[in-house]
Parts: sequence; structure tokens; C-alpha cells
Amino acid sequence: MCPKKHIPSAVKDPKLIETRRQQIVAAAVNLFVEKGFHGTTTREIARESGLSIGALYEYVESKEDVLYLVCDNIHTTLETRLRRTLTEAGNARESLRSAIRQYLYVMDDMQDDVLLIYQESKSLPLEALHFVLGKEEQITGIFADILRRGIEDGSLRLDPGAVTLMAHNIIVLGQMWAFRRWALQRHYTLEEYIRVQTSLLLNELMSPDETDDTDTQVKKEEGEAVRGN
Amino acid sequence: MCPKKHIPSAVKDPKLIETRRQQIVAAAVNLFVEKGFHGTTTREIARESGLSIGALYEYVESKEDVLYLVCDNIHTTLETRLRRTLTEAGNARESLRSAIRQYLYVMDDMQDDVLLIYQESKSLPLEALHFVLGKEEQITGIFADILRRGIEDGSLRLDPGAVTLMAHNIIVLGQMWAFRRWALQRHYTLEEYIRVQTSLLLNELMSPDETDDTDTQVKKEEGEAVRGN
Amino acid sequence: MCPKKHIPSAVKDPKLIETRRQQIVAAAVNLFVEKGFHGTTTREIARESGLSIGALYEYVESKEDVLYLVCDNIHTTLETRLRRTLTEAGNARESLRSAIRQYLYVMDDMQDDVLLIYQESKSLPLEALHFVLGKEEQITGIFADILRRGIEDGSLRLDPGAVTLMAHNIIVLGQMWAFRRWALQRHYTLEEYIRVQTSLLLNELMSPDETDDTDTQVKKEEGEAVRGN
Amino acid sequence: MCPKKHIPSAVKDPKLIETRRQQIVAAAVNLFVEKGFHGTTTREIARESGLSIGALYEYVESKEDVLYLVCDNIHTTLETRLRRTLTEAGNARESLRSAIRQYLYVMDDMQDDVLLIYQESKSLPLEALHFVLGKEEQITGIFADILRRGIEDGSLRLDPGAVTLMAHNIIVLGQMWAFRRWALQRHYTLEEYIRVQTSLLLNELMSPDETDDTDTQVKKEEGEAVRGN
DNA sequence: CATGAATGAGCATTCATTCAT
DNA sequence: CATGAATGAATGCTCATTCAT
Repeated sequence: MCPKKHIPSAVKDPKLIETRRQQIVAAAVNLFVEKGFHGTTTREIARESGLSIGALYEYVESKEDVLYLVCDNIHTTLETRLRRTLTEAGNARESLRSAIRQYLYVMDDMQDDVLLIYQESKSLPLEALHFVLGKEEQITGIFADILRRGIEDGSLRLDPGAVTLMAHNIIVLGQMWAFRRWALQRHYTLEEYIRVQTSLLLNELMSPDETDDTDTQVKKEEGEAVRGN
Repeated sequence: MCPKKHIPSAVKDPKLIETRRQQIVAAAVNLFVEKGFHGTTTREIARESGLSIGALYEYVESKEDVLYLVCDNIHTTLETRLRRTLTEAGNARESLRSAIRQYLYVMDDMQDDVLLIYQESKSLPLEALHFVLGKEEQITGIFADILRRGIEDGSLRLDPGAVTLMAHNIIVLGQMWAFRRWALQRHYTLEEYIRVQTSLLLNELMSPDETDDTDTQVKKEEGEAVRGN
Repeated sequence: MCPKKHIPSAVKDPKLIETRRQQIVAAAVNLFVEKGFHGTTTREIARESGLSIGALYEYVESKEDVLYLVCDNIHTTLETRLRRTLTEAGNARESLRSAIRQYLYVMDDMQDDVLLIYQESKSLPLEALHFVLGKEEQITGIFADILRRGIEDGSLRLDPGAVTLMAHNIIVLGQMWAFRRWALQRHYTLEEYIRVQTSLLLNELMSPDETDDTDTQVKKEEGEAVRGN
Repeated sequence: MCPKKHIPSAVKDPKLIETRRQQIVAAAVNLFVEKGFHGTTTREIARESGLSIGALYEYVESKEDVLYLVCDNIHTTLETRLRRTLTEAGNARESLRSAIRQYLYVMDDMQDDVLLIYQESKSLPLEALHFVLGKEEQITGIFADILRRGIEDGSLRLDPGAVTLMAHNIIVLGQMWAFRRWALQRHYTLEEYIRVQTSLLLNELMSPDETDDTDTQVKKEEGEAVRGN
């Protein structure tokens, strides 16, 4: 998959390490989401993990390690869920359309976690940050691959030099659904968001002849609401 | 402009308040950018401001107030610089193209500040956060206005219900240049980024007949480099 | 006198720093003597100093700083008290005899402090340790000076190359009264100790013709006691 | 030899106890010398001993027990090595001269261990400390015995009441070579130190008629160096 | 208005020791 | 006998905020 930062543990049994770290991550995600990294104490993490503070530090060397574990876990979950939905059926254009939809479903579901990474990863030590960004890039690569397939099979017209950028655009599409939810989710439902963004992205917006009507149309009230801010 | 949160001060003279708060913000931006909100102490802010801690607390009620002041200041600067470049000359499509370019210039210049808002605004008390988000929405409104003008003058084909979303897309376009710089700025120069993103956005990408070649084409090496990662 | 390590303080008024540090040292000496450096907590030091823990750290940067302050204070006291008793009256031999006597009085009085330095100075950071050893050497120099005067005025016969060593011997003479008190003070009174050590040192022991009888003779019971262990 | 503190063990086999404790002591000496008693953790002791912490605590009841074991071991080694070199050949004066020389050789070799006892024995529980001091006294007795023999055979002129003191002086002579090495070993080689101290002690210093020249004379450069500080 | 000394709750982390397996 | 995971009291230190001068 992707190289992971090795976090030393005083405990020898790898099985146990895995189990305990899962407890820790499960507890920490919730706490970090709720109160932020700096607002959460190690004791809270320990308590919620069902570990003593001493035990916590047997599986982790610092609070920052917990943050890394959390970020990595979120990314892994994200990637796993995303890859699970990928199909090679049909041309790449259809694959992309489907992948975007699935990606946005996942992002909608993991909003808090996405936010967490975006707001707290700066607290990671440099080395750990690199690993996290590496993972981020890898996930971006999923879309880059589809885009390249689309260029090859002719279903997508895109300058090869713009592939990376486009892939990042798609990723950001999902992230903004989370970190601008205070605005977006007031105006659009997830389905609307998916529909419109996909259209814009797949360039159907400006080529009405290729557009299927149900796709681009936004509900009336929505159109009104938008003007209201 | 936009309603601002009133921050009480023990000092009467409004002129003085204004001056001192400017000192405070100037000092705090640098510190927050460099060390983050939590990594900066009030003493450091005071020292860099040329004030005593006692004096600092005469102009501000809490460290969070400083953060609010900083965020508000960044947003105000951003908006001012952006509005200064807006022209009504030509059709809206050309206005938009120009606005995006100018916006990206500003965002490139203010990368650190943009990052600051994105990573630290979660530390604001709820009320202050609302003011900050309000400002954000207002800036988004600048682009929404242009888009609406484009619909009216026919230079932009866009479903009215998608205006808000498109405006957010544009804003995020600029923000991602900052918060994904670890990837984007490794692959693209600012000019390339502006060119490609504008093309994608203005839908020239998929309609090569409308495209001006120099605009969509990315330098060969870039194309290679992209595949390389 | 002797260069001192500068210990930064958050407080500006030098008078206040002096006062507070004196409080701190006064409290810490007792605590360190009683419970050792590691056995004493910073909170105890603060409490006994009449300061809050926060205030303590305004005058000191670490617990080790307190230790340095304590060591330096002890050395300074020692040196001051020692120098106060020095006389140039008579020949150097008589000066030395008197100086040793006074030195041992002081050492007897400061036993606990001497012990403290000997047992805890290893906990000092390297730099601070150098300052402490420098001070120690300077005190040794007091006796070296007298010895040199003795060589010059002919009242002491000593190879110049042995001056330093002899000076260290004298210093250690006083220190061992403290750190071997569990044995020495069971067998000898201070006066006896002074008398015998001075005799041995001034070489009267083996030259009975120069010896004044009352000086070398140790009380009968003492002689017995010695054999008893 | 000397009564030793009994340290309870959960293990029955005395052979095994002996072996394991030797492992423990060997590891702990190095660690204590390097990092001090308080700076060494029980886990480190266990690891270096090749034992698990669990096992460590089967052979020892506390960290302080390890310290006692270490101190006792050092003292035992010291005494053994010292006694091995003792000869009854010649008069006591010559025995003493030789014993001092051998003693200083051993002390030079065991500097770190000597320092260890001097700096850390204060961390021993009272009872253990008494045993350690007892051993120290016993070693001192070695020299007391020689001194007494010297009084009897007339080769040493010494007030019987000063025997104990003189014995302590000799012991301290060796110890100071270790704990004042920062000064002494900068000025003198071991051989010079032995020569001069022996001379001073054997009272040849002030009676040049009895002195053998090579013995009291300190190398010219040394003499200079001494004045230089 | 300005100063800066004082406060003390709060935090991350350590480590000797235990005990179930 | 051996193992090593678990415990949690204890510690050094920080820092936002206050308030007497």
C-alpha cells in the first residue's frame, strides 16, 4: 500500500499492539473531532480507550503519535472504502462519474474525520506529516489513474499535463463538502452537490447538447436560497 | 461592509484602540503563521507588539480575541485587494477570467495567511467563528455576483442554482493553491495553475474548438513530471 | 570574585530577583540537605520559599538552576567566612595554622552544606558544574597562596610543585570532617581533629623536638576507642 | 569478612541467586556510573542484565537493593585487590609505603566506582547505608593495622590516638584522587601523586635529610604548571 | 493608561512495582 | 522460575489571566 511510520512500542506482542492501538484510535478520533487535538488530554484518550495512562504510553510514545495513528487510520479507511467501489466496467468516463459519486458518499460519511486531518495535521511532527501527505497523494493517484485511462480510451479529453491538477481538484471537491459545509450543506443536498459538481467537472455544464436535463437542474427553492445570502 | 464582532476594551480612546490592535495583529499574524495559535504565547504576542502583557489585555479580552482580530484582518485585506482589481469592462466572462487571475495572485501572495485561517479558525469561540464565516461568505459573494452578471449578459451559461456552488468552487480553487501547495507547487507554476484552472473552469478544456491553444497546453516537461510521481 | 553563571529571569527588577532567589536558596538548602536533590520537588521548594510554583519559575528556569544557586551560595558563604579570618600577621606558618583552624571551624559549621555539594553537584548540567568546580578551585587557591608565602618567607619547607597538591589536601581535610563524620566524629572532637591534623600536616608529628606536647597528644580514651572498631 | 545485609529473594536456589545477582551488579555498575542512580531505570538494569523486569524483582526487592549490591560489590573488590598486595616483609614503614602505592593503583583503576559510592550511597535506605559504612570502616582498618604495627616495631612514630585518623587520611588520599580528579589529574600524573603524597605522609617532606631525592622532587614543568593556575 | 509580578490549574510524560499467565 | 503488560501516583514545567502599583 503505502509506507507507514513505525511507532515503537514497549509491548512485544504485535497482535496486542494492533488491538490496543485500534482502541486508542477509536477513542481519539471522537475526542479530536469533538475538542480538537490541543483540547484533548492524554488522560482523556486513555480513559476513553479503556487504558490506564501508563498503558497508553506503552503503545505510543507521545500524544503526536496518537494524532498520526488517527490520521493514518482515517486515510486508510478512506482509501479502502474508495477502492472497494471502483469498477473497470464501461469506459473511463463512466468509471470516473461513478468514482466521484462514491467518493463523495464516503466523504459525506467521513466529514468529521476529513476536517480533523485538515485542521490538525499541522500539529504533526515533520516526519509524520510527510507520511500523511504521502498517503494523501496516493489517494489522489486513484483519480489520476482513472483520468489517464480516460485519455487513453478517448472517453475523456484532457491535456496529460493537467491530469494531476484535475485529480487534486476532484479530491478537493470532496474535502470542501466537509470544510465548507457551513455554507454548502445549507444550500445543497448531497445528491444535488454530486450532480452539479459532476456536471461541472465533466464539462456538461457548458455543452447543453450533451447534458441530460435531470442532472443539471437544481431545485427551485435552492436556486432561490442561493440568492438569499 | 460586513458586521464585525465588537471586542470590548478597557481603553476609551477609539483611535488608540485602533492603533494598538493593529500592532497586535501585525505581531500575531507572524507568530501564528510561524508557530500556530496554540504554539504562540500571549507574552510573545505582547513582546512582538511592543506592548506589556498588561497593556495587551487592555485592548483584548482573551487570546481568542487576538485570533479573531487576525482572521478578520486577513479577510479584510483579502477582500480589499480583490475588489481593487475588479473591472466591469467587457462582458462578465472576461471579468471573471480577470477576477480569477487576480484572486489567484492575491492568494499566492497570502498563502500563509490563508492557511492560518483554515487551520486555526476552529479555535475561535463559536460567535467569533460565525463572524469569520460570514466574511468568508461575503468574499464568495464577489464571484457569485460576477457569475450572475454573466448569466444575465449571456456570456456565461450556468444554471442559476449552481451559482453559489460555482462561486465556492472558485474560492476553493485559490485556497487549495495554499493548502495543497506541498503537491501543486511542486508540479505547477502559478501561471500554469492559473491557466489550466481557468480553462477547466471556463469549460474550454472539453470544447477544444473554443480553446486558445497557449492556454490549455501545459509544458511538455510538466506533462512528464506529472506522470513521474 | 569569580565568574558566575547567569541565570535568566522573567522578572526585570534585579533587586527583586536577588531577594527572591535568596528565599529560594534558603528554602532549597534545607530541603536538599534533608531529602536530597532528587527527593525534593519543585513544589516543595516553592512552598518553603513562600512563592507559588509559577513565581518560582519566574526566577529560575529549571530545578537544576536551583541546585546551582544553592551550590554557588554555599561556596560563596564558605569563601567569605574563610577570607574574613585570614591574617597576614606573623609568618606564613602561623597564618596557615590559623587558617586551617578557622577553615575547620567553618567546615564543622557547614557540614550539611558541604555534604550537599559533594553528593548533588553531579546532578548539575555540565556548564553549571564547571562554574562550581571553578569556585572550588578558587577556594583551594586561598591555601595555595599561603603556602607560597610560606615558601618565600622560609617558614614552610615545601617543593613548589607540591603546593597545589598540599592545598587540595587541606581542603579535603575539611571536607572529610563532613563526609566521614560517621567515623571521625565518633572518635574525635573537633578540637582534637584540628590539633592532630594540623600537627600531621605541619610535620610536627615526626619531629618531636619541634613538637609542643599538648598538641599531639590525644586523650587516653580516644586512643582506646580507636582500637575498638 | 564483614556482615552483609540479607536481601530476600523469591528464588530458592542460592547458586542461582548468586549468579543472577552478579549479572545484575555487573549491569548496574556501568549504568550507575554512566547515568547515576536516579538516572537509571529498573528496566535498563533488567535489560542490561539479560533479565526481564519480572525476573529482576525475583532477585531483588527494590531498586535500592541493587544499589546496595553494587556498593557492596565495589567495596569487596576493592578490599580483595588491596589485601592481595599486602606484604609483611620488611618493617611496617615499608609495608605502609607499599600498601599506599598499591592502594592508589587500585583507586586509580576504580575511580568511577569510588565516585559512585561517594555520590550515590546517600540514596541507600538507612540500614543498607550502615552496612556500607561498616565495610568502609573495615577497609580503613587495613591501614590502621599497618600503622599500629609500625608503632610497635618502631618504624613509625605516631601517637596511638592518631592511628584511626591517619588511617582515614590515607583512605581519603585515594578517594580524593577520584573525586577531585578534575583538578588533580590535570596537574599530576598518578606516579607524581603517589610520590608526593607518600612523602608528605611519611614526613619526609620537612626532613630533607631522610628524603631520597627522586622521591620528593616534582618534575620542573609540573612545578611551573602548578603556579600557572 | 501602563506595567509586570504573581497565580495555580493543568498537562504530558515517567517509572518503580505488581501479578496474572 | 520467568515473562512482560498493566498500573497510577508523582513530577517538572507552562501559560492565560489578574491586579496592585
